[in-house]
Order: sequence, then C-alpha cells, then structure tokens
Amino acid sequence: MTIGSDGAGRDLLLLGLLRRWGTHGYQLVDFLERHLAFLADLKRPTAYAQLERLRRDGHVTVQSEREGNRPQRRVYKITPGGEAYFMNLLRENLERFSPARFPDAIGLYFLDSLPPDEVQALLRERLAAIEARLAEFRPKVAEHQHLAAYPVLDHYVVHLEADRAWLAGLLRRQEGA
Amino acid sequence: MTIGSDGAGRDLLLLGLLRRWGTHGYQLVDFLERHLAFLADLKRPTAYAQLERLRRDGHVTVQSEREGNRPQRRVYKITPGGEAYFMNLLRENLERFSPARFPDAIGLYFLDSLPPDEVQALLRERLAAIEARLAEFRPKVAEHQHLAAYPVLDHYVVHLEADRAWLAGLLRRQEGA
DNA sequence: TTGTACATGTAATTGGTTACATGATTAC
DNA sequence: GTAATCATGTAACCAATTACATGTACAA
Repeated sequence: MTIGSDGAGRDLLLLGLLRRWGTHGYQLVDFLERHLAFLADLKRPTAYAQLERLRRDGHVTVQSEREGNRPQRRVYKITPGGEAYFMNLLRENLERFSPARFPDAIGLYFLDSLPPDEVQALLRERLAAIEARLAEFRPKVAEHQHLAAYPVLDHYVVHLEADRAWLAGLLRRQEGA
Repeated sequence: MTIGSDGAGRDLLLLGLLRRWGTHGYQLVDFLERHLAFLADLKRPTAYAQLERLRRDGHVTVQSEREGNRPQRRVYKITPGGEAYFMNLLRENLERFSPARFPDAIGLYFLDSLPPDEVQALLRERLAAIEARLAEFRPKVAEHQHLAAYPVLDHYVVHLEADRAWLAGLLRRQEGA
C-alpha cells in the first residue's frame, strides 16, 4: 500500500533531506529505511524516479561523482527554486490536518462477525504487537531528545500509546460483558 | 493516495458490507461516502472494478435487477466461498497490527526550517482543524453507541484526541521556550 | 568462491484516478 | 427545460511495485 506520503509528501521529504545533506539516491533510501521507515516507505525505484522528476522540474541538480573505483554516484543538490518549493510544501504540510488512515480499523467494524472469545484472542495478539512496537520505539524517543527526529518520534509513540490504551480498554469491556 | 486500505482491506470492507446487505455498486459506494469516509475512500470506478474481481474469483455472485423503469442494477451477493474468505481476512486484520501512517508527520521532521513564530502560527491552524474534526465526530460516537460502527468511530476519535493533546503540548512548549 | 554491500537503472505489470459517455427519472 | 439523482461502464493516464540486469569491492 502506498502509504506514508502522497506526491507532495514525497517531495517534502526528499527535498528536506537534500537540503540538509546533498546525497545520491542509494544513500537517501538507505537512510530512510534505517531511520525513517515508520514515517515513509519509499522503494528504491520510486525514489530514483522521483529524484529524476525533481531534477526535470529544476528543484535539484545532479553531479556525477566517483570515489576511487567504486560505482559512480549521482549526487543531488537542492536549487534555490527547490528551496522555495520545499518551503511552500512545508507550510502547507504544517498548517493542514489530513487525518491518518488506520488500515487495521476496518476489522473493528465487523467485530460482531466472530464469536466474542475468538475476537478477544485475536485482539490480544494485536495488543502484544503494539506493545512490542512500543518497546522498540520508546527508547528511540529518549535517544533523540535533542535532534530533529524528536517531534516526529514522540508523535508516533503518542499514537502507539493511544492505540494500546484504547485496545486494552476494549478488551476489558469485552471480558467484563 | 490510495489510502484507507490495500487490496485485502478493500476486500474485507466490500465483503463485510455485502454480507450484511447484498447490494449494487452504486449504493455501496454511496454508503461508504456517507458513513465511512473516514475509514476508507474508495472511488466509484475502483469499487466497480474490485466487485468484478471478487465475482471473477467466485467470492460473490451478481444478478441484474430492474425496478420499474430505473436503470438496471447489478446486485452482488456473497457466496459461501466469499464468506470463508471474509472470515480469514477478518481474522488476519484483527490479530495483526499495521501501524498507521501519518502523512502530516513529515513536516514535523523539518520544524527547524522555519522561524519558530511562523511554525506556531501554522500549527495553530492545524490544531483548529483537528478541533473542528473532533466537533464533527464526537457527537457521532454518542449516536452510534450501540451500533456496529461504534468501535471504529470511538477508535478514530481517540486518535483525534491524542493528536489534539500532543499538538497542544508542542505549542505550549514552543511558546514557553 | 560465495555472498553481501555499494550504486544505478530498465522493463513489465498492476492498480488507481480522472474524465468521459450514456440514459432514465424526479424535482424545481 | 434544466439540474440533480440514480446507475453503470470505458479509456487514457500516471504512478508504484516487482523483478531483472549490471558491475565493483570486500569479507568470510
């Protein structure tokens, strides 16, 4: 599922990263996968294509580099036009509210299709998965206390906690009934 | 962006609705737009194509109906195979946890690219939008207290509230600093 | 020498959206 | 008579994913 970002979201992300450090596609995608996978998943060919589109539109420039005998790199740098475009995207992004979609929520609409104890067993699995995710991300928030990634990580964890609390409440009510 | 649901999510939703009431595509999409827009947005041609795929795979059957002189309807009904498929999709959906993607969160990663007071002004807009959404949905939760839609609406509102609280906290901290 | 990391790219397929086309009915 | 609702469907376009292709460097 193409989640994480639409066209504008992708541009915002790619340009924002290029603004900090000019890099080549491979490194960019590598960084996204390592550190921002929870924010956006951008497959390699998609990123390459999008970088090319940004170049075509004048938002970035490319320069081929070669270090020793390693494969050549196409290093992208943001242009003044790209800066302006980025700033507009950022302003739009910050001021609007596009509610998140919860792909998992669809099942909640059909809870009455399964016997209650099966529902409970399944949702306890889900709860465990949320708790595992929390255990993974809570330490990261602490680590990134003073870095640019802090707000976005904190926001993510807050939603994980909201999900955890909501689901625990649902289970309590179901067991009580 | 294809949000709301991937292929499996779509099937789950369409089959679940057809399980309750056999209907035709137009009515189905109409219902989704009226009552479940926050859950999934499914464009008409997409829904028609997906219903055809479900038919091709034997999960539903179609029968053409005509009421008076109105345009013919292709009324879909779920098959036993479709029921089984639905149950599997539902079990998978309930037990897994696929974290939501927050398209708006990307901007949070670049807060330091704009002067703090502009960030605050923009985020106050966002906060107002969240509050408007809350005002719209909180009454709905109360209305649907005893209907199938209750959990999914409640879940949605809980996340809206988490978002509101988080953003208000961020603004307080920014103003304090 | 076998596999993994580095680095880019193309081609085939799939799937979604937009816009277009049709035509009857009902309400103003 | 003109606009909105009902009802389906097609065609053109775009975008994303998967799989494939290439080649060096380095580590086990």
